[in-house]
Amino acid sequence: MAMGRPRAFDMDEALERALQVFWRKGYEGASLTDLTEAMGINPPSLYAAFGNKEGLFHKAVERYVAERGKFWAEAMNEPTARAAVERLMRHSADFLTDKCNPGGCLLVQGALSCSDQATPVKRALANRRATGEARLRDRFERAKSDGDLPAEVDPTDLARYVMTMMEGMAIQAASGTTREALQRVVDVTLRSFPG
Amino acid sequence: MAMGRPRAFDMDEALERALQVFWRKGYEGASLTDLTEAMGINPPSLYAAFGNKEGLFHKAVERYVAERGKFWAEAMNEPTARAAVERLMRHSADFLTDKCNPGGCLLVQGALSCSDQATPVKRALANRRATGEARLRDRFERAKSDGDLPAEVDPTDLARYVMTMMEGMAIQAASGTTREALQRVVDVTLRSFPG
DNA sequence: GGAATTATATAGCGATCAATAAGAAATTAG
DNA sequence: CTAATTTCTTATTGATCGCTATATAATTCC
Repeated sequence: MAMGRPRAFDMDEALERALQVFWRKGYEGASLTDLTEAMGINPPSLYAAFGNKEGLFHKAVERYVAERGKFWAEAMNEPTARAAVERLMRHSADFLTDKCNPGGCLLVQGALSCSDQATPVKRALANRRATGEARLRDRFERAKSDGDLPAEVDPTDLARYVMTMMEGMAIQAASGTTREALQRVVDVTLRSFPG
Repeated sequence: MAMGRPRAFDMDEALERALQVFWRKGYEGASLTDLTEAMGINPPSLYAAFGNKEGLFHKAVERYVAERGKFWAEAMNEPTARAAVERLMRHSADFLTDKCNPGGCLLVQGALSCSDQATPVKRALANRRATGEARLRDRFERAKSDGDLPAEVDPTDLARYVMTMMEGMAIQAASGTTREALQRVVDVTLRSFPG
């Protein structure tokens, strides 16, 4: 069978550039013109490769979680709950303020509030955040049976507390708070963390 | 001089309704159609009364801070830093999840990420949040001279920590976290707060 | 080479965006 | 009453939104 004209752009690189636009402007704040210009392609190529704007966004989020979220797994593998939280928050403080990236977190600022038609996107991001919270809760449950968290600790509440802190750090980073200042916020948090 | 035709709508009530639309959908997510329908007026009336969409938004934010932010002053007047933070966070947890309101905080989700042309709005909200952080810092400085905070505490860092927590709570509330769950996050925070 | 297939570039679609022009309606001043 | 002033309703404006129809270019199969 005939194979047709070969694609003239690198899909991975185009997706990475779209990801950065969404990261900076959010789902609705990023226009197709913004996206196609950053990706170096024309609209028909975008639609042929990624479906539509929402499909492109979901693929960008998937890439974001897969590539930028690796440190979550590393953190959860630390031997104790405290070490896991410390590694998670230290890396987050660096990551959220990394000058190579737009400030903040795509999962937080990608579609926090939006028009009615974008509510599915908003919900998808909220689900991604909830997944992170669930991973923390699971890790804390394991820590309790390991004995490195006191028996009176509620893993659900502690996970929500840590997640709330990290989401707040994303807001701070998006507002221009520096890496050093964010690390001092982590200091304050860890000073009181059990273990 | 001639007084002209009297205005047929209540400006305060119209502004309140616009505020609620912005709160739910954000600055860019709220269309003029959304706004005029909620306010019960036609576009020319909106523009005559409030200038333009951005002017309306700023007036809505001003109203939001003045009316919904009263509890900040009450909290800062508590006798100790710890009591101030407890009152601030307890009220915030209730406020952010109040079923009479859209979930979350207008100052956080009003324009967290946006198109280039809305960046002035984004910056204005970041400045409002920074003002809250500064009030906390000032209160903690006073607490240090009052002796109800240890001398080794850095008021700037502690204020940033509390503000980060509150911003995270706004994200949680916007994602559907309940009042009770948010109060348990406050429990965890207060368990470690000095005083 | 010729047919089939796929990606490209150009141009433009209908819908919606924020904002307004035009004129009728409602008030006060004299 | 008339004149002046202001707000109202109606109907658009030009720009931009996400998206696509069309035709051309580039490749493979036969």
